[in-house]
Amino acid sequence: MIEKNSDNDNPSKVHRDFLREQIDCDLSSGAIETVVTRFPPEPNGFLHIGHAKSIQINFGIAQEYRGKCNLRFDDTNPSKEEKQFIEAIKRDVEWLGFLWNGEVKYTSDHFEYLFELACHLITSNNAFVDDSSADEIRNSRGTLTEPGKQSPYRDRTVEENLDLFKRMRAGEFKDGTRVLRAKIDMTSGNINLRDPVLYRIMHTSHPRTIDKWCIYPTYDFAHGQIDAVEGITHSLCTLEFSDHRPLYEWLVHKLPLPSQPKQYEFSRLNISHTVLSKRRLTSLVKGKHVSGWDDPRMPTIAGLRRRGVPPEAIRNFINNLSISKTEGMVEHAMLDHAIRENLNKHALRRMGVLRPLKVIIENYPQDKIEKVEVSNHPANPEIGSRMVSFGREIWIEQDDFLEDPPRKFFRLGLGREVRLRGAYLITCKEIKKTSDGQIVELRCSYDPDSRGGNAPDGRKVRGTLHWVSSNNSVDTEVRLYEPLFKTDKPKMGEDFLEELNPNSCKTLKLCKIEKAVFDSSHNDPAIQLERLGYFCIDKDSTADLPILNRTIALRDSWTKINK
RNA sequence: UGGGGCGUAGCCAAGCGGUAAGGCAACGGGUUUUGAUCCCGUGAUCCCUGGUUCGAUCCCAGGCGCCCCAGCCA
Repeated sequence: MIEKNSDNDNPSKVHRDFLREQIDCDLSSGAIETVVTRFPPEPNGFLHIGHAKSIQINFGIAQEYRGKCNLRFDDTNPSKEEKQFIEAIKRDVEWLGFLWNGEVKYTSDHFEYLFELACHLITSNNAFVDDSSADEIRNSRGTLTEPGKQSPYRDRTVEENLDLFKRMRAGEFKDGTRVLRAKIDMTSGNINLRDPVLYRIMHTSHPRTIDKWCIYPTYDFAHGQIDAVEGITHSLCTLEFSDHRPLYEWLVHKLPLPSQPKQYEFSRLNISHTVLSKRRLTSLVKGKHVSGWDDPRMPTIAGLRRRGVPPEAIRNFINNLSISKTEGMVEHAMLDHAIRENLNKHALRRMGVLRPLKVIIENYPQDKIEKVEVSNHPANPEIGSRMVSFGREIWIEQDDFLEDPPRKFFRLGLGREVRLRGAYLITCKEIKKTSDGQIVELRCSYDPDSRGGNAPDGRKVRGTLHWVSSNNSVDTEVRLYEPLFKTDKPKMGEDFLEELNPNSCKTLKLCKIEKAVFDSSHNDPAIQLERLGYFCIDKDSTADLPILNRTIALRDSWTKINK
């Protein structure tokens, strides 16, 4: 069962889903000795959190059962694939914390073998070369309710098929003029069995084999065979491949393969307020609706990483879901929870003011600067503390002051007293405004006997504010994020762009951030700015202009009460 | 009107014939020098209708609803 505090990847905490039940069964029956899985991305885009589910399942299961998991690039379609994606995918899998078995594998490593298998299929009279055009093939495939018609080229002799197929390889024919097709059943209710295409001609350079080939196998002809070559025992994929399983099995049975892998399907991950399809993510990047694949608003692994989401939080999020065949949509609040749960444990506490309001402590000596001790993590004293400099001029958050506040407002108001975290109790005496009524400065007094924030007479001070002294602040740009989409389920089709959230990224300039945030001495990059949320330093930062990303805000029941 | 898959609380789900786990969200309350964290509490005649059974979320039959498939994409 999933236990409450699923902070690690302890197998005993992973639920026994139907995949693990199947594996338990195969292991105890002796059908297999060790589990071998694979994660088979096509290098045509960046990995997203939906892939993280597949990665977690494949690598996670292998780990648990002391088996193996291969990383295999399913690179059978050079028209869409690029080297940059191969590198990005490797980096993301590693960053998520997984180690693949041996070298990285590529379907293209076996193009010669696949070619031989195709010849074998032709020789056993199970495949034929079809001269029909793509349109003709489509038109004779039939529909969901009507059977298809056999190709006029279906009854060629084995010799003719073999000759033609070799000439396809030799580059004698133009793209689209011929394909190799399996000979199965044009009347099948399963359209994948209506003489599916196995090889197509593509005079396109491949990221790895370059110009060696001008014919490429389809997914269907490659996947199961390579599973067999790699000794995959459980080929785990998403539900939309269920209809391909009969074809997968047909090929595995017809061909002389070193093993007999089996395919099992689970439902893919959907998360509210975002999109998890490579097609739509690519469209966001190409249409410049985001700054790139690693834009912090993107649900890509690279985007989450840049936003400051730790890999462990992603793993915990996935582990808290369980594997099933039900297609649903997980609320993004679940991911948020996993992120906060993890960051709350690890992030160092610091202070920073996003929308600064100047406060002058009138009874504090003009040139005095003192250091007050503030905990780095109140719930975790072993993480230590730091000395924070305090002075006569400090910044507080504009939201933390109301000229005439309601009773339940536990913050600063004219004549009210609050605590500055770790420093002193202060009382607001006077408000300075511009001629048009804008509050620009507060004049306050402090209680010299309240050092550390403790009332000398034990009086109750409900509010505690974060603050930064002007001599200890770094002007910083801070980027705040919201979900990429306004609606929980962006509509299908290209008009999903209409539902982009115009406020998904808000940039604040000249925020006043405690210097210690930019100390490079701490290993853990995650920072909690107290009362504001979790932050990390963005890669766009320069020495002159530091930039923080807000990974996620703290839960906030106050603004909720106000609504 | 073909084939495949799925229907348990707002969301994700356990359950494998013996009388509905857990997590998220929401809502109460307590603690608190982060309105955070933490703690405690609150929710379901299991898509429908029949049937089998002492007993059905679980088995059977028939409905209904949702998703996927007609790429020389994966």
